[in-house]
Amino acid sequence: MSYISNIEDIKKCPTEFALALRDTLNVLSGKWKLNVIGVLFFGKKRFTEIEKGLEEITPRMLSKELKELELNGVVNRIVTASRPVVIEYELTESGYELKKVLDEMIGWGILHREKIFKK
Amino acid sequence: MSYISNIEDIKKCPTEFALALRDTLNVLSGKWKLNVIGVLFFGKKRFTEIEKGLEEITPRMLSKELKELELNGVVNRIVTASRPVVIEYELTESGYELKKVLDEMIGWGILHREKIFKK
DNA sequence: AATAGCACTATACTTTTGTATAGTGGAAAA
DNA sequence: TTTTCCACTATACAAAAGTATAGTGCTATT
Repeated sequence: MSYISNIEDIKKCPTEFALALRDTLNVLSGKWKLNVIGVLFFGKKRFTEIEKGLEEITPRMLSKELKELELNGVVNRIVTASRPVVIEYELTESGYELKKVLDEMIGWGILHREKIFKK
Repeated sequence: MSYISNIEDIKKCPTEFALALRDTLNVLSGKWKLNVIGVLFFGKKRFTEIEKGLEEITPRMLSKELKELELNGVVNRIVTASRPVVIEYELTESGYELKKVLDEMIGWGILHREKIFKK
């Protein structure tokens, strides 16, 4: 199935597609979101684990990104009521489904690089 | 073909994939790039035509975006040496190939919206 | 009792991104 | 010849995104 199979399709339903596209881009845009999502592809992680996985990120940024990703329905925050409380972050179903999008992006990126070097 | 078929694949070649992913994201990020590319999907256009197609963009921004897209190999700037000179912008092959990426993004966006509304 | 780890928050700052407004230089149309 | 169109550029500014550094409240360990 393809959403933009020809130019007529773009003309027919531009707003819904444009909104969906913008949503997806917003979920991925910024310096850290892709990295945070990347780390969480390996499974659920605690705050400091993600922090260590990304080395240069500040806790302020990580906190901000996780909140946004949660708000966008890409990440779940799981609180385990033990002593002390354990907080973990994991990708939602939607989060895991981003794999297809990222895959297509990687594909384009690799092909595009090849083309540029050939010239 | 899939780049991230399992977690092992991510572990094997993270840097090349990460770079390709970042390249693709950079080509699409920002307020106007997606719109400019969208307009050019309909065929080659002159500066003022794109400007009119996007209504709210300022010439400064359009000029900047077109330069970046050209630099990134997504758009060609074609100069026709008539009197007066006619300048047109068109998508490169790579530019048109973004369709697959955008399509996947639209797909995710639509599915994700549905999921959020169901809850 | 002092120290360390967890999961953050607060404040101030710098950098990047985008906006507003005006202007340029050439050609062509009125 | 004045005005208009085209394809931009220049300058100044505002807003958003990201960084640096320190600190909080809790629990657990030594």
